[in-house]
Amino acid sequence: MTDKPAPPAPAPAPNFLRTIIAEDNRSGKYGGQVVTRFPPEPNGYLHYGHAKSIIINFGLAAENNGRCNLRFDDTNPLKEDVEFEDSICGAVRWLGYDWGEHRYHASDYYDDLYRFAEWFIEQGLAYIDSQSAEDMRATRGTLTEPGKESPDRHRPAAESLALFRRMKAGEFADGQYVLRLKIDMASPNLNMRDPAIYRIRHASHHRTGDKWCVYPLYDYTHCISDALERITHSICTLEFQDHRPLYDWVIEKLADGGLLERPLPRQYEFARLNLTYVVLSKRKLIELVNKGFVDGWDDPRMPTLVGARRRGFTPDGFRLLIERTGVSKNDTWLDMSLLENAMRDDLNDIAERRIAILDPLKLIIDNYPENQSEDCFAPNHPQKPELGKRAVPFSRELWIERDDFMETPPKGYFRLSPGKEVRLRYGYIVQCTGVDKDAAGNIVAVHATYDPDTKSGTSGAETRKVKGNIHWLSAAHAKTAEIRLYDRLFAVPFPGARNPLGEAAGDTSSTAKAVSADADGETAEAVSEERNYLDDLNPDSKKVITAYIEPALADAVPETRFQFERQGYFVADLEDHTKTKSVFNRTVTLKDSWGEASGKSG
RNA sequence: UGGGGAGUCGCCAAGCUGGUUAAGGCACCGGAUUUUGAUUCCGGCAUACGAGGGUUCGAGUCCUUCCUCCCCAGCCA
Repeated sequence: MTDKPAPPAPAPAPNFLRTIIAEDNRSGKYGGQVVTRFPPEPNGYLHYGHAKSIIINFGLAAENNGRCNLRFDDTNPLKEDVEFEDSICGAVRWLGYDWGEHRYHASDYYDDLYRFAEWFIEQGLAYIDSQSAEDMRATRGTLTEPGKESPDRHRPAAESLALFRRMKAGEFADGQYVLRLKIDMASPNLNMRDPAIYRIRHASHHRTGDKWCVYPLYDYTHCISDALERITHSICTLEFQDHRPLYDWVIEKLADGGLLERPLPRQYEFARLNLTYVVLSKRKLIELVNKGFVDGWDDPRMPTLVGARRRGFTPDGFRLLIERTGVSKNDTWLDMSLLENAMRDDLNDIAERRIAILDPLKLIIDNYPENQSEDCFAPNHPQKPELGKRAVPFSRELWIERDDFMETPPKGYFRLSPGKEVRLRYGYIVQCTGVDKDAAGNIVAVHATYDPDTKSGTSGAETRKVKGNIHWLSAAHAKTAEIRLYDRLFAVPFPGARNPLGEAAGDTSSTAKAVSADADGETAEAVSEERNYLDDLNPDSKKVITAYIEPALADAVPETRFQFERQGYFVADLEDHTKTKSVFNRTVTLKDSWGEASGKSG
């Protein structure tokens, strides 16, 4: 059974991106090359949603023997900083990906970008506009009405060129002029109504310093950066679908002009990750941190990658989640349980088992000699005997889990109760003989007798079967640890939504999805939430307790993950777990069909 | 009321150019194993593909009308 053949790696599930790439490989469109890129703006911490993008981009490259570039989209000096670059690199590496030499910045291309901009002007395809931002907004038209041409639209190329050079030279103030592409003010696609591609910003950039005071905008920069890096498949999220015509317009013109090489990159869009019970918008995450609702960006409850790491989530768990849920253009919400299950499945495989008593109750083995102890041997992983066993000391006074004893058990309860037998895992079968109570009637200790012939690993162990199996720790040997029990950050699936529970609202059509809110944080005022998402915070998302742990656990290296038997998966805290103080974070509980059936929760 | 996308089981999601019984995962329900009420293993789980018309011997796949949801009016990305 341990030598069962490794199952053949399942063929990756098809999705539209894999289909496109397979087709391009077949046709030889890119000479069999697959080059993708992950292009974050270095202006914040990466979150679960970015993990999806990273996994898709690096994953697609890897499975096609291609490469994935890491490119920082740093075209807005007002918002970006190096500290975020370090954090982003760390997160990508944590997920297990390596960009090799291919770490780039949009700012690497500022010279090319500028040169190309002059070319556009010379071709009569771009002009310097003196309209104010307000004027531009007013003349852009609306969703249903075409825009009006700027009075500067027909400014002679030579004049625009001179102005552009003076802009670059720093002769004008912010906002005084802007460089616009000359496309079509009547286009039904707003992005094509003479988009601005360069603005004046007298600000120093975290990489180029004060070399520039004109900075290119996203739509102009991104496609050219992709083309310069010879990206083949430029994968982004759905909201950029409307930008694709502009993306193509810019690089097609440049390629026609001989400034860019074909084949050109193509942009494809997939649905971003939406998860229930969390929020992923930058604005909200910032608010959670700044107002102290969480303990920082790496709080294990935060849906950031640094938070996930501290929580004990695994890179393979994220990959499993993405592989299971697929990549499509459907704008959907994944239930948080899918993430939790993916993590459980990975953790079940990799985490060694240990014992901890989270809510202790004294169990006294009256017929076991005082001052005596012996070792019991517990396997480190039930499905992996090769991982060996470890010794767990047994003695007269033990800690057991409070909910493993009930004085008057409900039907179906097969743990300890008066008169009943139970196996102390890896130790003896014991029979409960009574309880001690304090003046208020609270149970303070349970008494039992053990059957010396039933020790695990001896010939007597199998003489009789008991249904109940509980874990325990020798009170004299156990160590203490701070354990942080984390749960979902929000109490409802759709925080802040008019119907946060997401239930159909009675009458026919209302599927009552959440207000999907601002994807990237800056458009808060456009979204009218009918409730404040903060009102949906889960008050029990973090509980700190002191618990007993088996001696071996005190030596755990920070960030080592364990399954605490019958409890869940825990990780030695990256920051606070030290040689002198044990701190564990609960990553996720085990599935608990009894707890569910008995209406309790863990 | 413009443009761009999307609607297949509770949650995801395959389904290419139309062809017998609509993949798979998660969840759920049975049952078996089990010193974790965990894991694992077996079995069950859409006469149905947003709705209505139509084409066809045959449609989730084609045509058509309609409905619903998402995105777009930054000198953000």
